[in-house]
Amino acid sequence: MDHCVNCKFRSILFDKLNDEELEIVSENKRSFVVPKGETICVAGQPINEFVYLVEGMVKLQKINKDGRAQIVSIARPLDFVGLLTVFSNQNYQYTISTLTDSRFCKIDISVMRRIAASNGQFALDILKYISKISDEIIRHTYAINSKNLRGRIAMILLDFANKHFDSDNYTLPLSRKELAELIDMTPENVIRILSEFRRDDLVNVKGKHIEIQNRKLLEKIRDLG
Amino acid sequence: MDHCVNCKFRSILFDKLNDEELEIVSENKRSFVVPKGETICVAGQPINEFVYLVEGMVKLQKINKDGRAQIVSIARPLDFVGLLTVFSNQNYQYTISTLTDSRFCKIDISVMRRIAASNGQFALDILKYISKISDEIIRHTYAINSKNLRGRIAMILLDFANKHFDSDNYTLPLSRKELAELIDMTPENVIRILSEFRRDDLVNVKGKHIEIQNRKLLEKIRDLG
DNA sequence: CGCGGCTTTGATGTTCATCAAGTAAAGTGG
DNA sequence: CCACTTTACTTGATGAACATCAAAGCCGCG
Repeated sequence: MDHCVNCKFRSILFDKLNDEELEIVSENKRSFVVPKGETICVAGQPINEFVYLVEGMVKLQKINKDGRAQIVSIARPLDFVGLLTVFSNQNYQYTISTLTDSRFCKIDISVMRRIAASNGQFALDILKYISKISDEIIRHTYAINSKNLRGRIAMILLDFANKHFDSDNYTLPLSRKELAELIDMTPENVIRILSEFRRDDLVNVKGKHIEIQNRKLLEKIRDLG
Repeated sequence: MDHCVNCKFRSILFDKLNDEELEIVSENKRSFVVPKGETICVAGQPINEFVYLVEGMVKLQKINKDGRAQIVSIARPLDFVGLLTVFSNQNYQYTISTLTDSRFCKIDISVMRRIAASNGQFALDILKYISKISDEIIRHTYAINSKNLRGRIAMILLDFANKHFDSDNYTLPLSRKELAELIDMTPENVIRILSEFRRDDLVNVKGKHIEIQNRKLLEKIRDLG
């Protein structure tokens, strides 16, 4: 049942593996569950395993010298959490923590390397994903930085609706402070602008519950901000 | 003479190729020279070739909707210019232009793919570089954004000295406007702060010529800014 | 010579961070 | 279940950092 052959993610990354290789992965992988709010790995720690998210939601963050956290990315299943740094660095670049109860699989990194070295198609698939994830992080970072505060809030609210929840009605898995860390502003201003959006009937905000009321205008604010 | 076997870059990326594969690369590659100020490729264009810089210096930039340019990275030889997007996207993500007279080699992208697919070690080497370049771009972007304007200027002056010219005495290949695009500020403020640094005998600035006079203090401004 | 682009400096205005203080919510121990 | 503490959230007032605007000097080029 939890054999990799039946895994719904097989087609995403492990499609090019033959039966024998898949068997090696299956024998070496371990599945584990982590409750909300826990830290999976810490920036600077050595990487021994290739970890990826099967269910749930996590944040990748880095801590500044002055102690302030910055969230680099929110990852969902298929986003292959550790992927980005796994092949260039010996150590994790980012600290990864769960935002919701989550399930992971991990495989010894040397197993992955060995298979990739002997199976170029598999390596190319990994390559494709690394490039894609990197591109997206870079694009996201530049998008955030080129917008004013209102535009950032509008963007992130729409992003959650579009990419994560597929609905204009959802519950944020982030605190106001974490929202601020994700879009590079202060918690005070996150709150201020959310209140403003509520006053203007753009978004119905009740604590962490979000309901987008005027999508058109919100998109305009995102695009013009 | 211009056979890839003798290329000084062979050991960087093409080290894992066997003689036959190297011969294929050598037969398919073309070397070409581009003068300063020319554009190599434009964001959005389809990628047909794997291009890398042999000599010179280039900038990777993207253009905002509102027409403002942002420089994502300055690349030197060994930085494998197009690498980042080549394997995830059909189209270039960034516009690449020469900052100095430059020499490139290009190879049909399908040749690269074919060799990578059959040579996992080679694919892993590419993987390693993509990860490294991505990490550096992300790190650089976050470093810039977490600093005040003085800190950004100090950082970029030191970066050029350390990474690009290996000397505290060099000539910038960028205009004030391009400097501004690289570290996300206005040309006016770039100039203002450079003038300030000159007044304080931190840096001797004469047009594009830079001479770092007080490295210790400059590093302090970078690290505390 | 004169035009246009790059550079420089000063004056002004806006955006946003910081500070402060108060309210709600959530966890803790009796 | 209730006092208590702590943490998250919210709003307003202030100030600093930075962008924008304006104008002048410089330089290369036709």
